[in-house]
Amino acid sequence: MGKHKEKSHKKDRDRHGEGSSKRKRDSSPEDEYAKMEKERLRDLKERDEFAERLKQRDQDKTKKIADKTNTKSYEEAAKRLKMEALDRDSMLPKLRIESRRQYLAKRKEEKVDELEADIRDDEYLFDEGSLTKREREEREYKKRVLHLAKEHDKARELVNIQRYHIPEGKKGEEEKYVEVDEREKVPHSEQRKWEEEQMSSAQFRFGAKDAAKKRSQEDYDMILDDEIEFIQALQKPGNLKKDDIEEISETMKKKMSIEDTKKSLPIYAFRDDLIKAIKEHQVLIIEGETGSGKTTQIPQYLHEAGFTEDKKKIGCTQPRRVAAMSVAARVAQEMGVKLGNEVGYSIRFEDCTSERTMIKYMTDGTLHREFLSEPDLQSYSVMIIDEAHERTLHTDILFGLVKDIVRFRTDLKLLISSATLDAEKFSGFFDDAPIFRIPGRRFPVDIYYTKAPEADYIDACVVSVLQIHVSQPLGDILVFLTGQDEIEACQELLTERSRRLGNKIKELLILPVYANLPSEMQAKIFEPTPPGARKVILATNIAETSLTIDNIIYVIDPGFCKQNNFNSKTGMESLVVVPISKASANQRAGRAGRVAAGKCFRLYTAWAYAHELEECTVPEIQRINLGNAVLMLKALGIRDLMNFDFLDPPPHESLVLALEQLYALGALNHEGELTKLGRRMAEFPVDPMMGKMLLASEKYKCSEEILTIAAMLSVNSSLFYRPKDKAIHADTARKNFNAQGGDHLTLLNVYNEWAQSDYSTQWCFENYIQHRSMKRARDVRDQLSGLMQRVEIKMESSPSETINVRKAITAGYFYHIARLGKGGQYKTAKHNQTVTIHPNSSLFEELPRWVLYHELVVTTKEFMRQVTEIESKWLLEVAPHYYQARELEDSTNKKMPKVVGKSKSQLAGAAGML
DNA sequence: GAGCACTGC
Repeated sequence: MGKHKEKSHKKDRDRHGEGSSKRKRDSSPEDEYAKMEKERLRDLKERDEFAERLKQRDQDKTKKIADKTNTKSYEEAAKRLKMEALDRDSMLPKLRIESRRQYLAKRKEEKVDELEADIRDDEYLFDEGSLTKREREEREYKKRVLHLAKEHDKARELVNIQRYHIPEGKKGEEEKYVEVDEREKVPHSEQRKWEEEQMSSAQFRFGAKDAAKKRSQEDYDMILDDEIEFIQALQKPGNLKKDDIEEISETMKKKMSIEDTKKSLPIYAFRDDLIKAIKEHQVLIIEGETGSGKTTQIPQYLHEAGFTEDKKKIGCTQPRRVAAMSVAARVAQEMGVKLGNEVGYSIRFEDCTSERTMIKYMTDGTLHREFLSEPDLQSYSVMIIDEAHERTLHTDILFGLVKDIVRFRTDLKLLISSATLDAEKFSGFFDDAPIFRIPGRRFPVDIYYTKAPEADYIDACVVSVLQIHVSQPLGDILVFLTGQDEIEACQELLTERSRRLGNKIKELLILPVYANLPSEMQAKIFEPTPPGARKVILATNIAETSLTIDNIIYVIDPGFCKQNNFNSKTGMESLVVVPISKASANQRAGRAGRVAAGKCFRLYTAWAYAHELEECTVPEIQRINLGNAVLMLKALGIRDLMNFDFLDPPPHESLVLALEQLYALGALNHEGELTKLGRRMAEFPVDPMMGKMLLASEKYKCSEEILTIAAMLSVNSSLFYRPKDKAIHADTARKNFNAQGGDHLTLLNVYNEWAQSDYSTQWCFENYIQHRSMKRARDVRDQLSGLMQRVEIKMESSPSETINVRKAITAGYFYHIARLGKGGQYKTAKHNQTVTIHPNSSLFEELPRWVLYHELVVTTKEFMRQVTEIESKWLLEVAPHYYQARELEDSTNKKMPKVVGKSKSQLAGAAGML
């Protein structure tokens, strides 16, 4: 077998060698160059012809009929709107309870005063001796009641620390209270001093130790044993006061008309000024806090001010799909039009717009993609980039693109809407564009820090939850953790400890939520809390921006999150737990002030907040693989990427890596121009390697199979469901899908079997597969299938053929190759890095000599995920410019090359052969 | 023998 392999390698090598020597004999360097140049020009011509065909086809298709809103997507959106209305209705009772509570507290205060006065008067007026027995008893009773009431208050005072408001400074300077001398930053003694200073102004022992002990000492001993000391350091001021709660619930009771609601929004007062500012300036930064109504109102104001005349649209981008849909639905309702007609939205898999659409909401990624067919945004009169402070990859790239466009499209208005922190920065980027400030609407949140750092924050979370539960008024708790493990661990601990306390404490509902949790379990967090009980929601970052949960009064923030980082030197991704940024911490705190005044408990010290947390999270563009983004920019005709106007430029290595990879894949020619292949690849919303794989499937006549594999690889790895109690069953179910050849073919198996079951939910359930992921794979597959036709590729299938399928995969992923070395370890072909097959792979125990992997992820080790066995000779077939025969010799061969992989110069030289 | 935060096209 080994011999045979060696022989075939030799043949390959010879053939290859022969080919190149023949070329050398036949042509002089000049001829070679001329040929290359001719080839390049021919390719460019073909590319432009292809682009022209695309444009033509797009124009023919644009005729959309307004009727198409009678589709599933419209119903979906309508349903969502209805749900939103229900939410609002369900909020009413809560608001009522809150105002009732406040009313009662006030009433109690009055009654106590009354009682006190009563007794005083009574004692003053009547001497003890002159009273009857009944009168004496009554006076005693009154005194006892008063004493109890006062004791009760005293106990509460220890809990409700004296709040103080930070003096109203300039906006955006809430945090400036930290006035530590620069010189004092370093030593720990100064830190302690500072902490103490902060403490002297406001301190309390969380859990009201004394009071609680008086109430029922033995009950809480268990909890108080390890109580955490918190210090209140500041209040994140809201602009709603307590009385406003009553006001809102009153007005809401009246069932505000749409017009009234619009007028009640903070932005309403700024309407005319805003329109004026937009007319005067081409670019405007809108600094709007949450709840100002900017997202729904500004497009309507602009529409009313005539910005939709001349058949031009107003566009507004959102970072999330749900936001784009629900905001569009809301605006359609406010304007009294049918969603999809005058007001519409466009997101991946769903285009709910027509040619009548004047206000169009979309995700930032959709606009990014729209640039390919309309690079000058000709059909828009205004473009609003909302939530710009979130700094998604797409908004960051859009900044550079729109900044360029406004230079020559002087009629285009540009609005960048952002939270407070970044407004100045955006203004600076857009040539000192003016900033327009709109206040928001939110409740104050008291912020507490721990006195000392907490070593075990999971345990600290559990203790804090119990402390809040026994000592604080009702209201749900939201805990931010980093991932599924932590959530499960915390859930276990909390359940156990609250069970031990039994009925000494009120009911505590513990609910986890993270993205990979099945949707029906996620839905539980939205169910109303039973009376007298308290909900604790253990969430990942999903609750920071994506989900809003009502009735949260308390937030516990350990100060960490998981972040994906891409190392552009090694091409490896790693998911690591990192401290959050200040911006993130404040976003989390804000989650406590949505329905009433709230409290946020930070499990780190105030000093750590002030000195150890970064201001803002590193923008996505500096942390991820830019392959697809660079390809898009190239397709948009941006030649000089190194000098592209980024708000925050990505690391130089990231760009270089992306360009090199595109070049090796054949998407760019040696001049750095986009090739026809590259132009076709850019049409796919996938990583360039996957794009290349899809296009290569044409040659290997297996586009159907490759399409499925691409779709399955696109769903994140939450495909297999593995509940702890049924882990063995889940593992066997999984192994049943294993295919000869590796994980890519296993994924193909899974999809095909699911398709055969007629896309059954039951089938997924029986096989421990997440139905949601499969549905997504189907959506992706449908979309990619449409794009295959768009780039003129025939759909073909070769069901019994796995070699061709694997060759097509290799044609895209020849960058991702590893070989088994002598020591039984895999080394990557490119960087000679030691890597390991992931234990979940079907090849985990097989260890083939040559493998291709879909991705490399660092966790406890450098793991290859989604691995497929290949033959090294395929590499010469699919990427002869990238691999040389001698590199691919068997590692058992004595003539094993010392250097594996290539230097840049070799690569550039190899390009000549293209 | 590990264990995947969150979006988006």
